[in-house]
Amino acid sequence: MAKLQKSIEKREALVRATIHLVNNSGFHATPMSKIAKMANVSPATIYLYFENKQDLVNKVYLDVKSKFTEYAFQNHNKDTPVAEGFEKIWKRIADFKLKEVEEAMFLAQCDNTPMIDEASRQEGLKHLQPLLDLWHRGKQEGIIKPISDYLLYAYSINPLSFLMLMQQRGVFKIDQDGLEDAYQAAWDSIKN
Amino acid sequence: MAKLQKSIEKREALVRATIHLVNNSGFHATPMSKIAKMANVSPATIYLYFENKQDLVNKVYLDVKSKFTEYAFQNHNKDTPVAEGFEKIWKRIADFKLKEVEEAMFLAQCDNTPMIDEASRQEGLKHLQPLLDLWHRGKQEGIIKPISDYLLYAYSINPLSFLMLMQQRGVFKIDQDGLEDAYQAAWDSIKN
DNA sequence: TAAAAAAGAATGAACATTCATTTTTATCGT
DNA sequence: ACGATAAAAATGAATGTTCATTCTTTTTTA
Repeated sequence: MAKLQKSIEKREALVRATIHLVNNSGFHATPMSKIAKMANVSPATIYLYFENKQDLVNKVYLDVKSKFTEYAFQNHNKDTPVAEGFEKIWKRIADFKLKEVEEAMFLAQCDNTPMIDEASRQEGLKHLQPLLDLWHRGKQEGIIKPISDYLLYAYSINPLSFLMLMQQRGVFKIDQDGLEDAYQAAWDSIKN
Repeated sequence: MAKLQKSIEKREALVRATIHLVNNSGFHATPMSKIAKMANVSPATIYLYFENKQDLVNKVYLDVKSKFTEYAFQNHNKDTPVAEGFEKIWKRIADFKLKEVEEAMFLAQCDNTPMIDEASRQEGLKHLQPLLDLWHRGKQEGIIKPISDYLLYAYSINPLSFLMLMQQRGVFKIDQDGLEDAYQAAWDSIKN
């Protein structure tokens, strides 16, 4: 008898195919057969890795969210000064969205549609804890405005998503200066 | 013989049903039969008002986008000072998103998925012209930062969408103070 | 009374999932 | 080192359902 040893490459191929196809057609307009074809497996094989279509997309969402937050918080140190920590994280997030365009696009779609289970959505939120911690410290130290966490998030991080969406759609191109302006605007909007 | 005189109420019921169901299940997960049922018409009747499902959702999108911008720019005067015009429009947008929660949610979904035809998307963008005009004037007068229109949009208007999304999801509640803070953050991030 | 509007049932295609087989893999005795 | 073999992994085809759209008939309107 053999041990449970399903190919990790196949799973990754399935995840990549799902992201790509869902980005281009949406969840329900993407047949399992197409995902299978793009990942070079049989449709039936998907069901060895995931329970069903909903489970597939939930898992892909959590995978991508993890990858995103790991990237965003890489080298983040709980003890760095607030302003410095914020700048670092903000710029890591920008990097991620510029480099991993497909993943970022996928997250945006998941966060704005009823595509993902509520439970997985909640689970995904937890990954942002380090950023919340930073904000709380910033507020305690009086460095940033004493406002709701969601306001902080909305004004400092969320606009990035819109910028990247526009960039992806080819509406305009962001350069280093644009990025720096955007960072300044982010900081201006939340600093005390 | 009768003149082309299809019931305007039926069309409106269809539009409302589409918004509601798409918000709750997504475009492709919403059958025409369900839209028909909620609007109290036969499925076949939908095809008297719209060419097909895609045409239905495109038209609903443009209807809602128009309603949104009409509301946002109501009483807007080309000659009011930039700062005042911006504040008025910003607050009208906030009002709309608070009052017309379903419509706002629907627009967010349309803007973040491949649900809408590219042509309709472009068409929808045109409605924002008055806001662009205001910004151009603001830049000429040196009142607001000389940065990309999309950056302006991202930092001053777009975060609202996120706030409202959070509010819709019951994650937190926005009050008058929160709204005022949000407006200040918006203005801080773009003013010169 | 004739055209427009609406209806409900019928049609056919698309799709998620399952089923019956085949192929691959890892371990075993020799 | 080598088949042998049994479990795991993978497959392609089959199944049954769901749904957009069309067709034929009925109802409403002018």
